[in-house]
Amino acid sequence: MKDRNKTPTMADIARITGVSPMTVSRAFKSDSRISAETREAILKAAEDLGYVFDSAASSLRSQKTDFVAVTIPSINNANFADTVGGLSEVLASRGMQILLGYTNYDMQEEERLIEQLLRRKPQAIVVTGGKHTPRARKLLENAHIPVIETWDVPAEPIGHYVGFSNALAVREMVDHFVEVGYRKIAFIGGDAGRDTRGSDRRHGFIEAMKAHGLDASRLIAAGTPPISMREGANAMARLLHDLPDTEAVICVSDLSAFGALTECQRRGIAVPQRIAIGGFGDYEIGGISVPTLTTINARAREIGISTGVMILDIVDGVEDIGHVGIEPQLIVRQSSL
Amino acid sequence: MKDRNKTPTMADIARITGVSPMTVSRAFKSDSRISAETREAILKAAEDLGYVFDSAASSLRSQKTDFVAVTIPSINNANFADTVGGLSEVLASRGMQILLGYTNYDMQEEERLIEQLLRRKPQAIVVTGGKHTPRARKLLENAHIPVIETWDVPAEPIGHYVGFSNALAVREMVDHFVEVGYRKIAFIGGDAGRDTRGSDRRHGFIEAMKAHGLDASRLIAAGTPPISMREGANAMARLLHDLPDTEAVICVSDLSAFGALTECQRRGIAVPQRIAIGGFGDYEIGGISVPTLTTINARAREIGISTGVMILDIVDGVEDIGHVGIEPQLIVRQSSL
DNA sequence: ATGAAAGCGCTAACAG
DNA sequence: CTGTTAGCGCTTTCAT
Repeated sequence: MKDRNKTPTMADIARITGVSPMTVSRAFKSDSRISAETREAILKAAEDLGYVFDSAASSLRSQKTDFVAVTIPSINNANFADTVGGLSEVLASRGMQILLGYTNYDMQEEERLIEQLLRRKPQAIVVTGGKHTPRARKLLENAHIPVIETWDVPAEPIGHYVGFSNALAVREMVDHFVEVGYRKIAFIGGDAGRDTRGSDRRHGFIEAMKAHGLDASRLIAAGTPPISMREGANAMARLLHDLPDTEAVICVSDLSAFGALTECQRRGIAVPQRIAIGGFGDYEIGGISVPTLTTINARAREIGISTGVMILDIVDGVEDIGHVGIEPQLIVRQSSL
Repeated sequence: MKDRNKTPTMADIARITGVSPMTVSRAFKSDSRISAETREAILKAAEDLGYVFDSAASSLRSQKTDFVAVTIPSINNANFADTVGGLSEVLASRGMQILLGYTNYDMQEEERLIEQLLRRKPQAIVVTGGKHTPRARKLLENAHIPVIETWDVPAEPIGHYVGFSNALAVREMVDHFVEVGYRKIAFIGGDAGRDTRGSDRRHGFIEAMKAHGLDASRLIAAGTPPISMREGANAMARLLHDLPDTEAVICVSDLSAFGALTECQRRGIAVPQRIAIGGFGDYEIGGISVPTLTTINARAREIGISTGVMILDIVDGVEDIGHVGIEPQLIVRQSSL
């Protein structure tokens, strides 16, 4: 196989097989009416030449791409990975690709990312959360493609959304703790203002405590979201020092909850006997730690699947359902009993 | 702002501002010599129209894209996330984007993914590991772009590589265990044949044990890679049952090592007094678990940064260094002392 | 079942 | 500092 100085195009294949470029183009699509022998000859020539389809040219002409843009806060998070996995699987059934970007939990970065992604003219764009910079909002509104916000119930949805109220989900957990008999309950979360899901969870905690007539002021700010295991541990140390009569603590995620648990282990503090712990997200660690962690399963994969189905429905012109409500599920485990 | 039925193009901006399309094009590049007022007028018109740059058209014409294709086994893995993070940061300094795909630890899936990614004509392609299907190899060889294999020292590199020998890294850990005094050492890993880094680690374990004149047959296959915490726990249960005199166990990753640790905790087996544990990857959990886990830091972020620098060097035509060897670092912690 | 012509939106190359 | 011309590789549209 000689290395010609140009990368081969459909025209090259056409020349070799003695057909028109149009026939070559059709041969690569499954639906066309091309004779079996012609197609075979074309595919063989393509293989021999080391031909690679040029999707830029294809989408420029057809004004249609095969991908969906997705922004998530982090590429290293089991919850968002599950959402992307579910979405990816649904879209793959139609040959659509995901164009993934991560915002690092930063709305400015999200704005930059959205602008970049829209330049590729995706069929739809999926973002995490329902809060964005004003310019990001405008970009999304002007994009003239379906916009799906996830992992939240936006105050003012841009278009569609697939999610749940983080505040209400935490309320469920507070209700559980109160029902079991805990009263002096604390919350470990991130510094306010950056991770909006975490902020919503903290607000949900405060509201729920007030609804029970309980003191909602036991709040520990553990650092810039997302809160790491280490930050969870440090926050627990602070909590045990500052508010030693605390009976239970709800953490913004299972990762920080596990960190808090390890701090108790290092100090010989029994969980849940001396202090109960709750997390959020149903990460693998909460199901296997000793003790196991009470948590909330946010149905991350279901969010992705529903989002994918929604996108396909919109593309197909099926009746527009607008949004999908997700029901997070409280999972009671050893750390709160 | 009226919604014209066509999305605006540079030609529209040119018409409105009374310049040629070429001037508009130049105004969007920073390096060009366009008068400040002209540029300002153009940018304002673009903003008003809600113009979005069309990168498909741009890259078709210039035969140049601004992205680098990257395949990683999983989007939910702190090690690979760190590599992508480091790479992304270096590339961003030159306005290059990452086109990310995940293979789910499957070489067939990797092949499909590579084909998809190459259609977008990336400037370079970065893959994880040094083993691929024959067709994937051929696709990479024929792509005529820089190919960088990472996280491995390939037997036959396709082009460049940035990585380390997983086998040698595990040998370091075996040496440590032997030095501390352990002799009956087991290995918990995945079923053979899928995750090549895991296989290499198992081989490294066997070689190292033999080199010390020790029995290298205490091998537990914990399931299809990647091995979860749960599978690590199950494997530890099996190990304790089948080979109860085992003194230490090296796990293919920190996650499985942590799972193994929890199994010991549930059974009241003291770590490291009754059995020592080692992991791999220096995940956050190993630094905070009780006890903390001995592990190997594979310098994931450094792999990404070196890969990025290598790509920029190649693009700039700087002298070609071919490959970068990474030195993983043994981190001795409580679980092996 | 196949072909010819045209053009998607942008920018390289060359002019001035 | 700005404009003109042409064309990247593919697919739409209309023919046959």
